[in-house]
Amino acid sequence: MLITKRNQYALRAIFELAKYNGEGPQKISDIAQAQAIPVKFLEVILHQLKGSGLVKSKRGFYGGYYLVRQPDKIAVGDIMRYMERNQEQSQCVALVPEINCPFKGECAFFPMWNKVKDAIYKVYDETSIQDLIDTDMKVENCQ
Amino acid sequence: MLITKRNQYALRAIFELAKYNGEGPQKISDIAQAQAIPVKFLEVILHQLKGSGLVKSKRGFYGGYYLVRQPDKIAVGDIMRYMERNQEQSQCVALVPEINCPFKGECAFFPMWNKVKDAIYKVYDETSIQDLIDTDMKVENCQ
DNA sequence: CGCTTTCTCGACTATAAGAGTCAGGAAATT
DNA sequence: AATTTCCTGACTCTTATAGTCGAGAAAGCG
Repeated sequence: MLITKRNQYALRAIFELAKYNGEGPQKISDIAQAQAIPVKFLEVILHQLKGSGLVKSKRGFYGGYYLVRQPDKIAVGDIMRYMERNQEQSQCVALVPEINCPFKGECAFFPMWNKVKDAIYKVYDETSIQDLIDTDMKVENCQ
Repeated sequence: MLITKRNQYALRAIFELAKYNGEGPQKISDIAQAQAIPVKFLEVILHQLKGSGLVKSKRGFYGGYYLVRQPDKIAVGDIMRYMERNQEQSQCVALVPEINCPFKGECAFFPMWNKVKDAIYKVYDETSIQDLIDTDMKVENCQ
């Protein structure tokens, strides 16, 4: 699988927060239900996302999560980069960690893998959360 | 991980075949050694690759595998497409199989995933095995 | 204040895809 | 006939990812 469930859920969670941006904090359980994500798993993910500075949280009765920036100022790339940051400890372009690479990164494929990574992130960086919401509207209207 | 070991090995195997293209069949064991691939695993992979029409094999003493086309007529995309063909049974762009998708593919992210996939395959299709060999030369000369 | 609601957080278990192996068989070549 | 190589299905092993558990702490409510 190209993208982990964890990263997909992170994306969907922020997408959901963006939908109701400005209406106060949203509960984890609501987001989980809306996006079909296991609640306990989402707790972990949203907590992790706080480290990115993209979201903040509030405890208690009217608690929940909310966005720090406006949806049009958040790129999918911001989220993905943050989520993948731990995974890619000097990885060969989202591939083999250099430690495990029998060719120590000095291989003929390296430049291509880099191009692939750049191409992926170009798409991610050109897509804002607001764009996704706009797409969502269109999709729903077509039905 | 973005690309499976299996697919990487497939790519490396064909790369290795291309290096000695025209010099008769190459043994699995030699390819395995050159590219640091477990022999038995490579047997499986090369056999699978025969289905793509990119390689053929010959048994017996001077047996082994060889390329059907010239390295400059083989794109990385040809290999990847063939290798991923089984994996992507109506997948959401290298992602969730639609069967498992809670939104039945009617989601806001779909167009983006498609762009990502296209971007990846654009790079793959623009890279021929011959290109990789040329890169390989350069890398080695720099050392 | 005490109660409920919500996030917090470390430690844990489960699952499934992928990686790799085994053992015997079948075709070429010498 | 003997050797070398690919052929092939069925098997096991491993690891990353997915997901869970349970107790705790802040925030508001009445």
